[in-house]
Amino acid sequence: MPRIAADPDALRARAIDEARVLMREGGPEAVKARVIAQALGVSVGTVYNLFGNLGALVLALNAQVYDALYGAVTTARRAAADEGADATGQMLALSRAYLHFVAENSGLWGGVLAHNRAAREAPPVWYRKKELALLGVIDETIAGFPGAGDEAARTIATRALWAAVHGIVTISVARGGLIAPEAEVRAQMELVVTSVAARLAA
Amino acid sequence: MPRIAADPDALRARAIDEARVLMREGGPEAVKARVIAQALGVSVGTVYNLFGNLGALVLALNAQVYDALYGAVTTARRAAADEGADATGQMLALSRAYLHFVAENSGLWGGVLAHNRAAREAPPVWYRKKELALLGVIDETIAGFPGAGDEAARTIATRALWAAVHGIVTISVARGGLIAPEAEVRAQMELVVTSVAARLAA
DNA sequence: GCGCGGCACCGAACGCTGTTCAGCGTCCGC
DNA sequence: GCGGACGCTGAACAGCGTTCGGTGCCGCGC
Repeated sequence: MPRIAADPDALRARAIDEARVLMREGGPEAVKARVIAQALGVSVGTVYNLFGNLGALVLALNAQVYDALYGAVTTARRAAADEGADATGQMLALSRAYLHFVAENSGLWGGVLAHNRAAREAPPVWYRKKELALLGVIDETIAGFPGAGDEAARTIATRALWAAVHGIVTISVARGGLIAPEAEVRAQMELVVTSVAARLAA
Repeated sequence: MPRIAADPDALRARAIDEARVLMREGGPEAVKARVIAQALGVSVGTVYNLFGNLGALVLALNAQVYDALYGAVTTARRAAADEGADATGQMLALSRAYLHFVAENSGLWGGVLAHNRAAREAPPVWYRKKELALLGVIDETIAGFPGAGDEAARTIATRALWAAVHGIVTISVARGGLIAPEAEVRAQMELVVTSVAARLAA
């Protein structure tokens, strides 16, 4: 008896929701076509009618994760700015928001990283834009650093600072959540961010 | 006709060699039991007699990668020290060696990271020791930083610096090798390392 | 009211994976 | 010379992503 779906978009959304639960609880290898189909009350083939292949479903899920992280990071920065924080303070707030997000959603974020790493070909443009949007926030924040004049120097600083914060967060988080005490991780971020900021100001 | 193997250890070594080739060329998911067995001129079951499961084979390979990286990093640091480089210079030499190693062995290093991330349970002690040995080198190097007095502060600096360099390297390298120009990546590392070093000296 | 084209869905089947294990051939100690 | 034990074999199993011919329903034209 076909025609179950009220709306293919609604079904797609439910599929992504289910994938999110599986990703959170069991990591990337727990996201299985048959499990999702059963959760939707639908057959395997339908999942493939909706997404083409499982990778596309995961990509759609990861896009939502990017959006959520982008939102968390931008609101944290804006809040800091509204409280009168300088560029360094905003960068710290942003980093802490990133850490907090990853700690709360370690499974989802791990899924994003694992999928990006395992990708055999370049991701679609709309997906890459979400990555670049994230980097753009860092770029804007660093632009506020005093003495961050040179264009090339700022690009290097942006990437270096993003990569450094990313590395600190990534190492501190495993499948289950935070490994190290959050205070220590914050201290690491603060050391790197303020050190680089001081260097740029000099 | 059994008794083909001259020596089980020799066969194990050949299996790891084959796994290394596969990992280098096709990433983690290319390391398959049947392919390795065929390359050794042996049946699938024999591979399982040798290693128990495929994860153990990958772990043995990854251990060799750790050893190689440890060697590259320590010799780079020693060479810099012999040339009279200070702690910062040694740290930079170490970081560059890390970057160079990962650029030259991006597939192997990606395999290590992917396996560590996907691991369902804690790795064996002998494996973890290799990770800690790597961190130990950083620790020794940072211990030479002027003004790095406080024990707790030095621990934080060590982890922060390692994570930052790790993040910079990881982001700059994909399956195929370096994404960004090596000069730019070096500039990023230099910015972070010297900034943190200056901070510790203050 | 009726028929029919087309679409959404189904689910068995395919090829691939890691892993197991009963069987068997060979080697070594007696 | 003989027998137990060890090591290798490869067919078989469960589970994975993916495919595709079949099936029934929906809505449009008459």
